[in-house]
Amino acid sequence: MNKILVVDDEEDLCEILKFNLESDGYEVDTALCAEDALKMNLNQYDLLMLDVMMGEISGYKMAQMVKKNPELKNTPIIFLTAKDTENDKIHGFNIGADDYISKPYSIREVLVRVKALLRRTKKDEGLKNEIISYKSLSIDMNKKKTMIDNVEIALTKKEFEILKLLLGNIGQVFSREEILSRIWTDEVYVLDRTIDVNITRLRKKIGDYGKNIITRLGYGYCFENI
Amino acid sequence: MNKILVVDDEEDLCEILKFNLESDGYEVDTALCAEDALKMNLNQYDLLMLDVMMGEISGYKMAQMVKKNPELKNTPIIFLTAKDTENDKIHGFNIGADDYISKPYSIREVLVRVKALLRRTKKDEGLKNEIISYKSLSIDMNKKKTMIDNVEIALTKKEFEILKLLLGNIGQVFSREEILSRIWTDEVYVLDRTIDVNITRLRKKIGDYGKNIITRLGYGYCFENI
DNA sequence: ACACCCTGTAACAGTTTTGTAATCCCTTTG
DNA sequence: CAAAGGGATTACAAAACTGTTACAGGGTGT
Repeated sequence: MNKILVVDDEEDLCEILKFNLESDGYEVDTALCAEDALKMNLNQYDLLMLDVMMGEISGYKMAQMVKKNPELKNTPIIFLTAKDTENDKIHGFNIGADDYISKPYSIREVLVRVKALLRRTKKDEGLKNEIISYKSLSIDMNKKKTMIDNVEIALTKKEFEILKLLLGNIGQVFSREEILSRIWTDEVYVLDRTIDVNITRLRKKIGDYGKNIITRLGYGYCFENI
Repeated sequence: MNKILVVDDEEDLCEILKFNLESDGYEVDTALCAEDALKMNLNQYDLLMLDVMMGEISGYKMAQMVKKNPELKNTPIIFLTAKDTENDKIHGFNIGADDYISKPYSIREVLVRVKALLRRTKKDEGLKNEIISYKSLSIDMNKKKTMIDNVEIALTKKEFEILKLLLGNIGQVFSREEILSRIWTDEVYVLDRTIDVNITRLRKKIGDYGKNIITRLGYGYCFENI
């Protein structure tokens, strides 16, 4: 099931899009301004549809912010806009828009474009040829492998995802709640304590680097450069 | 270097596109009608740009013919057209267009779209017209044959496609979902577990090399150098 | 119509991963 | 210093995933 976030300050429009996209089988959330949207866990979405003209933060601005986050930079974006000049289109593409739909648009066209875009970006998942590393510890997103001194360390999926999150944001503290919302799917409810257990397991497996995963009492965990 | 084929009956337009695309670093061939284009070796191109309105065979018609050829069905297509109604856009997308540019268009917009599209579809590069091999196992894309120690192994189509995907990206992990979206057509809905069964069959047929197809629990499958 | 191949589905068994609960340990705070 | 609030560990059980086999439907060629 693909999840889509629609951000538009016209509530009616949000509802129309939500209704139509949902009847086409997508799961849709909406936000009325970029500020609200940025507070959400954007990581859960497979596609963002942003209105260009809205509130304090424009769709372009929001897209720029989103693209800076390594966790999100591959999330496709479709801009919705009344502006239809060439310059705007160029601008949208340059900051990473994957498509561009001008109002007034037909719902059918939107549905077709959304479908086409999701089909394309699904395939691209394997293109994120990224390797994050810290000293002799490195993780390869493509191969889903973890290496220490060029020796593979077998991590389970949850362990890998946690390490990826922490290592991709060195120094940043993640609360248990945040880790849960990023790595566990929405439908699953698990205890906070589950994180502890997974952290324990992860620390044990990565040997000395386990010491880099710091517990911030009362806050959560982070990977620190020590 | 990306190769592009432009098919348009307006010679001037062909030349303008060719000139601009070439100065942007692409290699460009042109054809003035679909009939000519279809006689060429289309396999060499990374992108087809088709005018909708031309000669006997329209761009749509040509696209349909191209998409039927399994060797070419992943080649992205951009339609060029003066028609700008909603129905046309829908039509284009349904038969596999990856983008759609209406005349009169600006060159800049074309360049941006071409770039964006090629970036998205680049993954398949290097897989065309080739023989991929790993030790004494090799597959020939043209002949659709699989050889082990110079002896042919009979694989079914699905088995062959899966092996081609995995072998062409050694080390990379492919989720079931990704394998489905790459090898099965969009309209067909099959279970994830179908992949498992096909993997089992494939492993059995390729003997010892079956051990190279590794299951990454929770992620999918990959072909590893062991 | 028959036989054969390809392919998807269902069912069951075997593994691995993951969550929970219980217990122990450490740190902070009054 | 002692109590209280987290956090770390461990073992166990539940859940999730995968491998394999058998079977059925669709298609093709004879």
